[in-house]
Amino acid sequence: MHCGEMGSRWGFNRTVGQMYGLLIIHEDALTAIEISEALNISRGNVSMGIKELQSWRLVQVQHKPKDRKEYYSPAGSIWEMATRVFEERRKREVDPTLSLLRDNLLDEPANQKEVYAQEKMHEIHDLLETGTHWASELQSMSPDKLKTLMKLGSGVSKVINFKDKFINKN
Amino acid sequence: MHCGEMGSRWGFNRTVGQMYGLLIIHEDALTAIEISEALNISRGNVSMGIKELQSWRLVQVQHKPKDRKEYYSPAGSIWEMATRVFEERRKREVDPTLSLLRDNLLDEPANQKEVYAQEKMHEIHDLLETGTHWASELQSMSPDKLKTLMKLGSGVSKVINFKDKFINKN
DNA sequence: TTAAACTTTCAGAAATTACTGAAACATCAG
DNA sequence: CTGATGTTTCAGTAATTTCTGAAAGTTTAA
Repeated sequence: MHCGEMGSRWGFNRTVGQMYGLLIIHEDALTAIEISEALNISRGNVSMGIKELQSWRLVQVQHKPKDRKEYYSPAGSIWEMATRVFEERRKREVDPTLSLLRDNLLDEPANQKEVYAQEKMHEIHDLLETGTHWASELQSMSPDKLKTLMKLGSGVSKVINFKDKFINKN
Repeated sequence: MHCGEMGSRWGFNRTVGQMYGLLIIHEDALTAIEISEALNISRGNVSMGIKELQSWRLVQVQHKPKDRKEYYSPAGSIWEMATRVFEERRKREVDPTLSLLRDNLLDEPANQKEVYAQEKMHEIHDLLETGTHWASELQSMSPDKLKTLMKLGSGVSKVINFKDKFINKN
């Protein structure tokens, strides 16, 4: 139920949220009918929801021998779930804006107001660019390394200072 | 217009997105009427939108001498805008889930299924916890340091290795 | 090739969310 | 106080999003 309430904040809708929550919590894979009965939603809605979750690369389909039904379960670990949601949201929330800003910055400003507007857009562009670039670099690190880094927290700045000092000495 | 289309993905609605975009792009502060005319929306809607933006701590109100009108402009730099949106979204998208998970993990599992469910919830809880903790530590760093860190990108892992080696030697 | 067992699609209904405009409320100069 | 000039609120309406269920589509065993 909570996954449903939060669903839209997380980028999908109520039933899709509930469906994913159910799949996560459930050890065995579930059929479409089981999902529709567990959540009291129509069979068609389940089909659409699965499609949506697949577009997020969050569910996988299994087949059992001697059984024509499709069995659904979450794709990947909790960690992978997080990186996928992160990545998909970047694609939907950041990338379009980034490309619009890029286009816009190619135009010549026609007057003083446009000069100011472009300055601001430039700032936003650079920020988003740096952010997404960083995010993708972090994702290319192994989860283990990332965990170390996170545990380090703001202590990271000490390590960086330290490195700088060391390099300067040589 | 783009800010409007993206509005809902960014956590607010179309007109609120447009209003904020307009304020960012515009050098001088704007009155409610100017906003409503520029975007072709009702005066009442502007009032509600401003309220919403204030709840995100994204706009500020100014007054001019000899003038009873309120003048609106973005609160803080682009950088601050980003951290505020980030923070507010965490409050709305992560915190409620975190607290629900915490409550839930206090309950004794009644059967095997609940044991499994709790395990998963535990994983999610820890991940969100680590993530939000890290985010808040990063936010406590100065923007400059953060920029250095971001520029470093995945090179960060080298620095961490370096630290480990150094510590082990002693 | 058929029919049983399942999945997908999609038009329309239901639910939710956003917007308008008029009335209520606030502030202040005279 | 009063009225001019603003802002806020909110009931009703409009727009959008989500959901249903029946029909169409798919797959496979016999």
